[in-house]
Amino acid sequence: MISDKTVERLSLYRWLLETKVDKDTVSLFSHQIAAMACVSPAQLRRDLMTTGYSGSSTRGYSVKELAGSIAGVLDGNEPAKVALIGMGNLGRAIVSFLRGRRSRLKVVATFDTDSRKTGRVISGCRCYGQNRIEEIVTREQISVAVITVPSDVAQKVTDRLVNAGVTGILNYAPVPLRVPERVYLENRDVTTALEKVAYFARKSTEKE
Amino acid sequence: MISDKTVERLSLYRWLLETKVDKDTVSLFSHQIAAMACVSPAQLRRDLMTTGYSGSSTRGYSVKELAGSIAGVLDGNEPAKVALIGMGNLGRAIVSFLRGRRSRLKVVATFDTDSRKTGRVISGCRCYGQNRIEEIVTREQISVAVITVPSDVAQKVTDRLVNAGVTGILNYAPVPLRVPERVYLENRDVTTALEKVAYFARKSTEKE
DNA sequence: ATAGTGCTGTTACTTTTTTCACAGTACCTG
DNA sequence: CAGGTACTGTGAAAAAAGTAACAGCACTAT
Ligand SMILES: NC(=O)c1ccc[n+]([C@@H]2O[C@H](COP(=O)([O-])OP(=O)(O)OC[C@H]3O[C@@H](n4cnc5c(N)ncnc54)[C@H](O)[C@@H]3O)[C@@H](O)[C@H]2O)c1
Ligand SMILES: NC(=O)c1ccc[n+]([C@@H]2O[C@H](COP(=O)([O-])OP(=O)(O)OC[C@H]3O[C@@H](n4cnc5c(N)ncnc54)[C@H](O)[C@@H]3O)[C@@H](O)[C@H]2O)c1
Repeated sequence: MISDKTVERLSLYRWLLETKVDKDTVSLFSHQIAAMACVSPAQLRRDLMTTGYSGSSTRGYSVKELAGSIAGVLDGNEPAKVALIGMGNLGRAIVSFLRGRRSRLKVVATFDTDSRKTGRVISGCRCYGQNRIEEIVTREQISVAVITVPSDVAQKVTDRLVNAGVTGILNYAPVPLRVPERVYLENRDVTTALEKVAYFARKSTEKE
Repeated sequence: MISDKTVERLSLYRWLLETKVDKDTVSLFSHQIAAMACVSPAQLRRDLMTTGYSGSSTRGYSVKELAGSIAGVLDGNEPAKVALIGMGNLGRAIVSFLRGRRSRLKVVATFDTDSRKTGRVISGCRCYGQNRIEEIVTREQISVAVITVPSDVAQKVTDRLVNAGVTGILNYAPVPLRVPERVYLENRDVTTALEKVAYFARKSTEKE
């Protein structure tokens, strides 16, 4: 099983290869990719071991083949289907952002309680009533959910999603959610992140 | 020096103590706080060691004193000043969210290029022209910046912020930014996070 | 009082993650 | 074709993060 951190970096490498490399660059050395990703060359090579792909000592890694190899690890056979719950400020921003990038992740449904939002297509994606979560998640076989509802309903929404078969959750509500063992949960609380940054920012200025 | 992860958890503990505990609960045991935070009691106690605060073996930790003790570690003497650059969908969502919570972090200025946004007060915070970044960051002694500009200008904006004295950056643009050693950088790329969640979601369903 | 209880603080250990360092390899050069 | 070069892949070492275990304490109950 590939680790957390490695998966994250693989995703970054692929993105760099696909978007930040000249069309006419056919291959790169570990230190070049590592520099773009701000990691050490050793780290990069170690990460790539998990994909099974081998570069050549004289040419480095074929950009195209490497990207394909990473895709082989990260992606399933068909794009993962994603639902987003809570089309507020944040929810809309995320959906419209994800629409912009073509991606192996498809946001196929969004949900809200607000009747001004439901039944319409917002930011390019159909918004359903919150009561239809189970129905649509099950029907569409949605495996990943993004939670951008107010924090007091986040746990309830989560429980329903998990029940309906979701196995991965990206949570933006600032509460630690409780999920069963088998469900992968990633929290993205802004406040925590900012407090962390502020702490180290302060330490950095204090040092001088 | 306290680690990355520990700081993050301390921030979470404090938040739990301040918002998720009954007014009449005066003290809690490590396992109670740990359960709320979804960490092991040992982890919690270990984290608290860094604050120097000691609980009692029979009463546990005083909610109030512990929160104060964490604050002593995380916060400086006065609230850190924060700037946000790029008042687009995401930027506005974040600013209005931060306004909502009273906090030791004060968003004191936002910046944009769009003349429909500059010069006005948006989501409760003054929005300045992007050309005044250096002036205002220096004058207000802003130490933390949140970057929500399009990714092609993110590096340029970052360089200017760093130059003006910012020492902590929370980056939402999906590019790995380059900053000097002394500046703390935290990236919050949605795509990477989602791909990671999707990967583990798939692994979790495949296992069965 | 005294034995018993159930917690904390901390040390020692385990696991995970990162870095180091170098043998092995493919090419280039003269 | 021998020697040199600059890379890769990977085992081994180091560092970081997390877990377990337990001595010692503060209290309670008898
Ligand atoms: N704005 C941010 O940048 C930001 C940052 C971090 C975290 N958050 C968190 O993300 C969440 C959303 O933030 P926001 O600024 O978009 O708030 P918002 O109020 O604009 O959006 C919340 C949306 O969720 C919908 N909703 C409410 N209950 C629902 C339910 N049971 N099912 C489905 N939808 C429901 C509401 O109708 C609304 O559209 C909040 O928990 C907030 O704390 C926001
Ligand atoms: N929308 C999301 O949820 C989301 C998620 C992840 C990452 N991002 C990234 O965050 C950034 C912003 O996303 P968004 O959806 O808010 O886009 P947006 O286009 O709505 O907002 C960008 C804002 O930045 C301003 N801007 C442009 N150049 C600037 C400059 N040099 N200085 C100051 N301001 C400038 C623009 O005027 C605009 O208001 C993008 O990089 C996007 O990729 C967005």
